[in-house]
Amino acid sequence: MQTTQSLSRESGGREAVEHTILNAAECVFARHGYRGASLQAIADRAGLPKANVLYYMGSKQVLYLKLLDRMMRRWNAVLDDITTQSDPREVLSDFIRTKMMLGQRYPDGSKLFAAEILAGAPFLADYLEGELRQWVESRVDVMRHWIEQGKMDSVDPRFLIFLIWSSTQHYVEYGAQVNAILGQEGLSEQDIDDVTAFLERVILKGCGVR
Amino acid sequence: MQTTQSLSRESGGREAVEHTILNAAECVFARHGYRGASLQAIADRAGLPKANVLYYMGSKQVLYLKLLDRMMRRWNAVLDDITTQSDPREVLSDFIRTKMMLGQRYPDGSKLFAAEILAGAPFLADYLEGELRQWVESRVDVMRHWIEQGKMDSVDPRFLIFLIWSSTQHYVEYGAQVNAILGQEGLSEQDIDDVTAFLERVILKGCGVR
DNA sequence: GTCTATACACGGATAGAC
DNA sequence: GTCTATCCGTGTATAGAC
Repeated sequence: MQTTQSLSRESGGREAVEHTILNAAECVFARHGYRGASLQAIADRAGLPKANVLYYMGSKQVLYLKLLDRMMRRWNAVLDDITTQSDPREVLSDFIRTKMMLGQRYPDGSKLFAAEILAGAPFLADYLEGELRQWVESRVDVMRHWIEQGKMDSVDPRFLIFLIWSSTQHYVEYGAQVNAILGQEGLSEQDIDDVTAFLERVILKGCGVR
Repeated sequence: MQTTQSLSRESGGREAVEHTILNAAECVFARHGYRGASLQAIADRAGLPKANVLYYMGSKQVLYLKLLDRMMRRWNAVLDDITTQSDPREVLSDFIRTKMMLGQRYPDGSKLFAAEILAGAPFLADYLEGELRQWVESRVDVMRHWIEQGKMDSVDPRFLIFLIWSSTQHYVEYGAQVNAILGQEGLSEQDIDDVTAFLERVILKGCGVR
């Protein structure tokens, strides 16, 4: 990877700049979607001239795809192994907590993903129909086992997954609405804990998880 | 209102044209948000030259505000009277079903609303902090009564409202993802009924509604 | 590597012919 | 009322000075 040149000096070299640009872009794409975002807005937020953004990223589309990919990798890094042997209560609790944590940790990435889906998922169609669908199917199988074993009520596992996704995502994606209604600017750690506890309690009880 | 001219001929006159434009615009704004939407795309979808859109609507912003207003009015026309006397089970069931129905009936309007919130609600801040917040507070009071009377578990009513909003909205806003995962193109009437039944069951049971 | 200047298409909006 | 032509700003992307 081109060790040729001086990547010393400055505040960390190329990688630091790329990181700055990616974060700025994530924020702008999150609010305005792919078409609504402008390179000028991204450059301004990154504190760079517009041309530098293109120099480092190649094009608007490549930049956008990099961000989608980064978000998918964050996602995959966390949402893993559920096995048939696992305790449903523990697994589902963990699922809810992890999803909530991801939203809090990467609010812009989560919103970016939401905007992409809202637009009809033009860049993510393959991911949704392939990787994600398979992920869901494997979890569905596990939950079906749980149901057969009487460990939870007979509910459609796909709907349960959608319920967990939507109810946790809401506090990121609809943050503006949540803040307006709760009358505050952003949720505290305590608020997040309260919401998480509420969701765990209601969803587990609602599905009759023992 | 200018009864002067011939608004005969053609397919219904001015109102019909306005309706066509509004629906086309709703679709484009829903997918791409305020900035990402172009008048050209709206005009194309409506089957009109770009200038006509502006002739009827005045400006992009006015058009957008008309759409937000139309969606708020649809909303208000339906989500009304819950009283302390009402049966919680019936009221919450009705709430879930109505919200689900609104999403199915006005998918573009619902997505448009979602995109506006995602963008930070620049045009809806007043509505959220005023009208909507008051609406929520009044329902919260009712639910607190129910809790005091032992009609349901002691859960935070605000979180319950968010849960109903998010879980129903998901099937509209994340329609692309839901379709990809369920492996079909759009949900059937039966699917919607199934989802609604699932949500009613899980949420009511989860909150211990008697 | 970084920035200014610029090419060229598309954005919203308006003028004016019909 | 309807459409074409056009204004002018902004959009992405590139050329080329430093």
